[in-house]
Amino acid sequence: MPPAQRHHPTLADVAQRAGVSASTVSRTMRGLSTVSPDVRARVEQAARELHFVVSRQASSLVTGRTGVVAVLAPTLNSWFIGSALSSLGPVLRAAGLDLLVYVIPDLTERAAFFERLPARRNADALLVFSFDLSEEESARLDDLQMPVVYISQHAAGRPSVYVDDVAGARAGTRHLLGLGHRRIAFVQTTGASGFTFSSHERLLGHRQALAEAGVPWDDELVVATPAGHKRRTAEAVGRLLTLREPPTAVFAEQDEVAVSVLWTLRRARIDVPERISVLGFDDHQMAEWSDLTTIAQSPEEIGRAAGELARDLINDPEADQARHIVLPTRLMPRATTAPPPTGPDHSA
Amino acid sequence: MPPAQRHHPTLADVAQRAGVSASTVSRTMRGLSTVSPDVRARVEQAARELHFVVSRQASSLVTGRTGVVAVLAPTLNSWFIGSALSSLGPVLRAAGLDLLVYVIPDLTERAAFFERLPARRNADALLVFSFDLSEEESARLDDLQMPVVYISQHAAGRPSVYVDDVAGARAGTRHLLGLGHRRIAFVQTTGASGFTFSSHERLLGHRQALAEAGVPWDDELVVATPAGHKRRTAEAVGRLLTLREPPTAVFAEQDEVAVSVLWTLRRARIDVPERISVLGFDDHQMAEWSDLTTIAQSPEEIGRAAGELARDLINDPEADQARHIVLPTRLMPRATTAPPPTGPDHSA
DNA sequence: CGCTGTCTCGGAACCGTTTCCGACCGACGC
DNA sequence: GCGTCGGTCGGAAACGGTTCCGAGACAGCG
Repeated sequence: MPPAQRHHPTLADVAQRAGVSASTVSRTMRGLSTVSPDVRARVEQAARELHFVVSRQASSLVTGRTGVVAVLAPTLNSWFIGSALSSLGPVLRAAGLDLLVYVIPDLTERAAFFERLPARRNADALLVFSFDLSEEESARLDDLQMPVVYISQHAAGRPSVYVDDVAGARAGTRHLLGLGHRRIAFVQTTGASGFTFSSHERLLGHRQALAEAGVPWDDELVVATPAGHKRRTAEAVGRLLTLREPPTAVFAEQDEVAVSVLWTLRRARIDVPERISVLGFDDHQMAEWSDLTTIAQSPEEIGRAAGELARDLINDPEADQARHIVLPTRLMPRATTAPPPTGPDHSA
Repeated sequence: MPPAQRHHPTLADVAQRAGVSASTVSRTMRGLSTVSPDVRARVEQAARELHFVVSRQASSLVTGRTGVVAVLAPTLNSWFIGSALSSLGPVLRAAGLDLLVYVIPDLTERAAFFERLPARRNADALLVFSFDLSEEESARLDDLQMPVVYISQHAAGRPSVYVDDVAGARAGTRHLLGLGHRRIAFVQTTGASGFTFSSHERLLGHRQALAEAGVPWDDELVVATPAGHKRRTAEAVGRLLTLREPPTAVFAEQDEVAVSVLWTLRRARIDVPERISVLGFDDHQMAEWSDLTTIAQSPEEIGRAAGELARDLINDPEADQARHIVLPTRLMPRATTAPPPTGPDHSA
């Protein structure tokens, strides 16, 4: 009995069936031009018949390239990361690269990852979706001997892809100013490890727009709440509404918080946008469902750009290792922003 | 000058530094007991100093195991898939397995995948998240020489993990019946390729519960709409509301549709749950935000179960290759279901 | 007709790890 | 004190590809 079928066919099997040498099969499979048309046809025929596919591990052993791009992400259950990865996949696939995911949900796993750095020899590039890496952790990644691309995080001197948060927030605040608002609240989002970089940038853009319009700054109009925490969000909104001069518009740093603000206001029977306008940032799926005006960023574009950047860095190690790709944002006007109420107006 | 540092350290480098042979380093790294304590300490010390990690590709070449579990998914931008993968990751990681993702968004990519089956030699197991595989495609996966685990899809004679959709839907309809409803509409979800398996099962559970309660079946109360399509959903709801005997409750096969139904009703100024109750299925994030009563399934549990099943099938090829893991659902009572209005009641 | 050059192809070394086998050593029983 | 045996370790052969080098065929050229 032939025990040959128990395992996958190898180069040698194809070579034998096609009546050529293993080297020729190898050349054929990689599409090198130094093989004559008829031999190529014979080899491809044999490979097809045997359902032959090259073993990545064997070829990577000698080429030194794994054909794998690793992704570091805190979770996959995230609108942003999911969308980015979904568009990243086909880009890598077209470049013959596979997508390996390291899910690092908690600090324990995270410590273990950075301790051993298992990606070290098992990928050609690393994409980092953890938005709050410390400088020390980044330094660990630096001696990884492979390109590391940061997404939505500015890493000094390292390649990264992100949207222009400052310009986006500035455009958002300008939109509200243009509608006539002067008392504009800003709701920050606090994560497990404090504010993220985007958080700072978006607040900065907001301040810039106010300054440009000559609207005086008021610390009381800035509050913070964790994402997805209804009670805390309600408290923050309550704080804003009980100000001596309450805001006529609320700019939330993230759509998830903006939607939470919407719910709080609806529950309090405060009409949006008649009495208060609400503006978000991200263009989360929920934003469309809630008809929320927001500043859109495209995780699909970010994913695509990151994939292409990784591909280029792999193919050309001499490429600029510190390239930054900054993507634009776009105002998505929907139903939650309007001119402020024309009631008693205290503006000088 | 020593060019040794240009590439990653190898077993031999560690061996030399520790003054032992490569075999001994290999044994040490794999935790085999046939190495004496002091030698083990020396080797581990050397490995740590050199930041050595074993090359998966080299070891898999000889062991025949890749240490990789591949996942086939139509997208990653999905609440269900994202959650399942997020909990699947740590399970695999604990078993020393890496997670490789094939994102197959469209039919072109799908055809290409099934044509070449690139996972063939490059993974130890495959997890399938595509909920609408044809029998022909499943057959292709059968000759993949590795365990294939189907998620949320019953594949005859093949290992799979899914929730008990029939029981879940039955419990849901019973809940509505218990509240006093007798006219209960059912909203099916149509996907790109028609109804999924879950779709049939959930409708079946609904019918069973009605039959058990002796409530007569009415075809007019079953409508279908694509997920995420506001207009079509509104039309379907409109069709229900204009029936001669309109329903007092709507059971939507998926939360996404249920939420869409909620929006349509709110827009039409129809109070929920006072005039109409709405029940969903899945316990999507949105369900909590919308305070939607629903039948909960846990993608985290499904992911975990699938990961463990894959791990077991890899470690023990003699294991039952057709094991089915059926997970329970749970009724999540929230604010969108209540007894039917006590107005003119035509019930005999 | 011989020499040179190009186009194809085969042979063999090599990538880094695992595994088999055998060698060595000390302890143990008789 | 000698043979045996368990416990450790080193040497070498794989695993399945890629790449370098050289061989052979054949055309072109003088």
